[in-house]
Amino acid sequence: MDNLISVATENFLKTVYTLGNSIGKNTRPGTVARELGITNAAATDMARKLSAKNLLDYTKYRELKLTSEGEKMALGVIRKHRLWETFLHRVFGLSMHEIHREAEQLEHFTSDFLTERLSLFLGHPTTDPHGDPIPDASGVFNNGNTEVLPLSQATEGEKYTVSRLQGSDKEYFDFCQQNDLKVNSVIRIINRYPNNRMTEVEVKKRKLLLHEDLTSTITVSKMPSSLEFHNRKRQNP
Amino acid sequence: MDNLISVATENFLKTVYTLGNSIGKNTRPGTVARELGITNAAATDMARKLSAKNLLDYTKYRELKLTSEGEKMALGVIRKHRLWETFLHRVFGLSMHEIHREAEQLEHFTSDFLTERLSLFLGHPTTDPHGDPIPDASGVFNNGNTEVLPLSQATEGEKYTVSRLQGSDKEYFDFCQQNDLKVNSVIRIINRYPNNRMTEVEVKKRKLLLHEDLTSTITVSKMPSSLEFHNRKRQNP
DNA sequence: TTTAAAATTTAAGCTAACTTAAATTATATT
DNA sequence: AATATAATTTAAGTTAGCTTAAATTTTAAA
Ligand SMILES: [Mn+2]
Ligand SMILES: [Mn+2]
Ligand SMILES: [Mn+2]
Ligand SMILES: [Mn+2]
Repeated sequence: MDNLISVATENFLKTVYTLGNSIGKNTRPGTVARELGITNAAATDMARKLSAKNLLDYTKYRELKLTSEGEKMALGVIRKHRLWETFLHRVFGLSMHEIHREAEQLEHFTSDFLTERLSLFLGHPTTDPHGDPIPDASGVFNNGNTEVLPLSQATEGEKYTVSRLQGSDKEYFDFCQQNDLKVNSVIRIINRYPNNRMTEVEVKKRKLLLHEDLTSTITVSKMPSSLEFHNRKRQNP
Repeated sequence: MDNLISVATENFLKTVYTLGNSIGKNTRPGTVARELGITNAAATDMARKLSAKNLLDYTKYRELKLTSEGEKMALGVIRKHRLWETFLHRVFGLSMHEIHREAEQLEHFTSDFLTERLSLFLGHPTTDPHGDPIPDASGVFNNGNTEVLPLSQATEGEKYTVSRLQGSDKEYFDFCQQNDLKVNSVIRIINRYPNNRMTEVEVKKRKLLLHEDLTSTITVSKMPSSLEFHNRKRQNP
């Protein structure tokens, strides 16, 4: 009865968690397999094994569902991943596209002890450089629960702040950087062209015409920073 | 033809390197096995495999000898290990006995890219907190070549500085800390009692009577810090 | 409702990294 | 030099985590 958890298992659980919490995606073995770069057969096999370990529920041909134990593990890995990303960006100055690659490895070899030192050192951050929320040590997200939505669904005329950038490659982050599309940037929706799946926005006095391929990767919230500012003023008159 | 290097391989090569550079130790499979906590059979098996990959030379019943490629790999792992130890101690404040455990894992999952960022951040240190030398990116040690020797072989009456503490557990480092036996501490040999394997030393005005079990783990050099100071003064008049 | 396409599962097999047990070789002692 | 002891190697077997290929089931289309 080997109770040690492997890299393959951690990545599998993490992927099931992430797919399960993404809109328009499913957690069937094939989807997990594609995500991890393994075959469907391997994913099915792993699903049976993890089911036997009570880390997920598996019924043939159905979607995979994490047990609470499995979810706790997934959140543990995600916590380590995002803390490392935050660290690598803030302390070593790695760029947005570099941090993921390194964190993808480090997340599996960081003890809980070290993880808490890391979190402490960083001042217990609640989001990573991509704007992804960081669960606390017990797996709870403590992010102000402002409503978020993809920029592709934002309303014409409204103002938002960028809360997450969900792309992954260098080109994506270079483009965002170049055009001031950063976490916490303020963005105003000028025009929407639903038929052409385009959105015209204003960022730092500049107008951009963005395709849904991009706007669907950018999460925004309805001016949470101004709300925050408002709250602070009230508490601290 | 899988050219990727595994954790097992890295640990094996590192162990062969370390044993080969320790006095009174050998690099036969059994010794490596004991060090790694695996069976002799597993070590022999690994020796054959690594020999096939040209990472070491293996002749039945003889000691293992790293090839230059194998040694380069071992030094790469050692570099990562010691840089992480330095980092964990200096930046996260982990104690002497905690850093090794964490570094033992991290050393295998740190890209060369990240390693150089780590080294840069630390100011390219040449020794870790235990006083162990850190090879540079091409596997070369750049430590002033002052002669070192175990405290157990130091000369009565002479003064030395501590250059390495080679123990590993909490008790060991707690004892050293408590008695000012730290890297760079100045130490004077008052008396040697070879028959009883004891050495009486003076550290910070305090006298200590130490058994060879301890003195053989402490490496000293003949006042390298004063020599260094001397050299600096000459160069910078 | 039947059928074709797509996805999933099962079956069989591989490799790395171990294990235990038996056989072999080296080494140390008389 | 013979022999007992210790170390090493070989042999056989296990497990995790994959693979490819075949069989099965689901789903979508006709
Ligand atoms: Mn990973
Ligand atoms: Mn992230
Ligand atoms: Mn290691
Ligand atoms: Mn060290």
